[in-house]
Formats: sequence, structure tokens, C-alpha cells
Amino acid sequence: MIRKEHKECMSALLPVRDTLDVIGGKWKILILISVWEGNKHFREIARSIPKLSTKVLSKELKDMEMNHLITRTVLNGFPVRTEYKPTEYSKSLEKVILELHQWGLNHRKKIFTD
Amino acid sequence: MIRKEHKECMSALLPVRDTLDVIGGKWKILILISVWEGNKHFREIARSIPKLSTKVLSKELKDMEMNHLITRTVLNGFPVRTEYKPTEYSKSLEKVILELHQWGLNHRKKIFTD
DNA sequence: GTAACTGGTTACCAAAAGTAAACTGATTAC
DNA sequence: GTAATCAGTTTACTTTTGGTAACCAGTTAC
Repeated sequence: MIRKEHKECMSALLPVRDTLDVIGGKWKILILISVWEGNKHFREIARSIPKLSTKVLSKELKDMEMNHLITRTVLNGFPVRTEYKPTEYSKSLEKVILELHQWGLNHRKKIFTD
Repeated sequence: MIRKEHKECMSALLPVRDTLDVIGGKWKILILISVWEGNKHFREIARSIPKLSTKVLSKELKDMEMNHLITRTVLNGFPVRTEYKPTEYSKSLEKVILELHQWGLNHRKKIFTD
């Protein structure tokens, strides 16, 4: 008997993975929203997100800077302060996040009424 | 000096988290696409996704069944075969995935041309 | 001088996720 | 009887991710 052909898929999935890498994980979207809402300084962002440690925040901010979602500026002056700001580019994620949000809302209904 | 107010955000983010739980991780979208493409049986799905172990596949399929993305039917007959099929509901993820895909494509351009 | 703030780093841990391979028990093909 | 298929489960291990808490240097407020 001839083995039934199976279909190899997995083409063009890298972009989806890329996006999930950028916004996935436990904290990235929370941090992004915090910065969107106007929190600018390291400790300010940290305080705005309960349970987020400075270690993790530090790492996530670096990732997000690399991905052009935020900018980091050190203001010289005393005391030295660091300012994190969302980029224009980061706004392009709004649509994606909205989509995730809406699907999630609907899914909750689906799961609980069913 | 009065501490500057920081803004508490983090409202209404659970739905986003829910969605990321359902489609996040390394394998779920790949498995979904495999099933969408017509792969129906356990080994068939496993073979269609290189590097995916049967242990992980087994667990992911259970999760996905719980989230109503696929159905699992055991066909009685010899040999016993199991059939996994995508649900109509699973189609509602297409838009979300498309959005993730497009943002990811654009992001690659951004990162490499910049 | 002491406590509390600034922006982080370091070392150590725990939990989750993933990997590889062996193994179930049943059936089928040679 | 032997090997290979089906649908998974089990075991033992590594990797990744996240978490805790202490700590640094410098500044400010009392």
C-alpha cells in the first residue's frame, strides 16, 4: 500500500513568529501600553506594572528599543534621568493588538457560554 | 516634594493575554495550519511539522480541542484511527493571523533596511 | 549622617516549555 | 515470526523564561 501523501505546510510563517517574538511574552504589551500612557522613566514604568521586576523590565526595554518600539534618551543634568518614549512606528502595533483584544473578548464568551 | 503621579494602566488586557495563550507558543499556529491544509491523523500532522515531538503535539492538540479550534474523533474500525479536524470557529483566527503576518513582514523590512 | 530616590546589574532559583528516545498495545503485511 | 504501522504515553533531560533580592554609584531631602 502506498503511503498517503502528507502536505508539507509551514511556508511563510516566519513573519508571524517575528511578530509574536516582538509582542509575545508576559510583559511586552503591558510595557508598551504603560509608555503609550505617558510613563517615561524607568522607575515610573516599573511602578505602573505590578509584579514587574527591574531585571525583567530592563531586559524588555532593551528588546523593545532594538525593535524600534521605544526610544531611550539619557538627559544630561543632575540628577541624570532617562527617558523612554514610544516611537511613531510603535503605533503600527495598535491594529494588531486591537485584533488580538477583540478575538480574545469573543473567545471568552465562546468558552464560557458553551 | 510630591511624588509625581504615575498612571496605572493594565486595564482590559486579559483578552489580549487570552488570545496569546491560545495561539502563542512555538507550535499552535503551525499545527492549526497543518490541520487547515487537510492533515487529519496524529502521525500525519506530526510528520508535516519538522522537529515537533509527539509529546508536544499530543499536549497542543488537547489544548486546541479545549479551545474549540479542532475536533477529535476516534473512528472505530481496525486499525483504530483518530481524526482531527479544524472547526468553523477556528476560521475566526484567520484575520488575527493575517494581521500578525502582515505586521511581521513589514517589521522585517523595517529592521533590515534601517 | 541617614534614608530614600535615580537607573540599573548581579547572582541565584524555580517553573515552564521543549527535545529525544524508549515504550504501550493493538493491527497489518510479508 | 518479524518488522512496520497506528495513537499516543512515559521518562529523563536541557533550554528558556521569569522571579527574588541584594547591591552599585550617585543625588537629594531632612
